[in-house]
Amino acid sequence: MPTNVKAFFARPAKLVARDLIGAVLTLDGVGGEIVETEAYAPDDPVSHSFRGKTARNASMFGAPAHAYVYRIYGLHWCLNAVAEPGSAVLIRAIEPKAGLEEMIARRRTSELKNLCSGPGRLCEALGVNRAHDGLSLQKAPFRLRLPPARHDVTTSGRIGVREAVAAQLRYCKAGSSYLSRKP
DNA sequence: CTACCGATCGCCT
DNA sequence: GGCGATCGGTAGC
Repeated sequence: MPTNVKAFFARPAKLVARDLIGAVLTLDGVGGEIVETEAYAPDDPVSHSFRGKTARNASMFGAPAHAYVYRIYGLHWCLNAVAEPGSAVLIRAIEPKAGLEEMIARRRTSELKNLCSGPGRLCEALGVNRAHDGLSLQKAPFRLRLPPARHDVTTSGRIGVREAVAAQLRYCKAGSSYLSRKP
């Protein structure tokens, strides 16, 4: 597992998705440990990058280790980490560690297990929106600490995609109680 | 141009 | 288990 951040992200999405489990991500000091991810590659029909570069998905074709943020269902935001060109890792769940009061206020719930247990929820808790699309995850207001070693991970089919359900492209921290759904 | 529906969530029954 | 909210990409006329 590369220790250099740029080398870490400039790899296929599935490798980055697996190795991001256990990383600590914060936005303005609010965040925690990544416990659930999904991989999206350019040759994947359900990936936003499948049909080439557009205004919306431009960040997906930009530099690795940057954010790709988009709106889903007209009301929620989703945060991705860009991997090799045209590839991204959807951050699906975080175990809250820092800035709990701020998260609770934004999410209007004090249930720790549900603060960041889903891509839309964690964006609301951390305050992620369109303004963060294209920003480096290594620079303020973001901060990212890669895991010191690879964690025990369980895989499953991705959530909310009808095609390619057999592909095991969802990665969860084994035994975590902060996931969006049990694997 | 219009129609459809998605990498979702929260509240309803 | 079902449904509405509400934006924007894509396909099809």
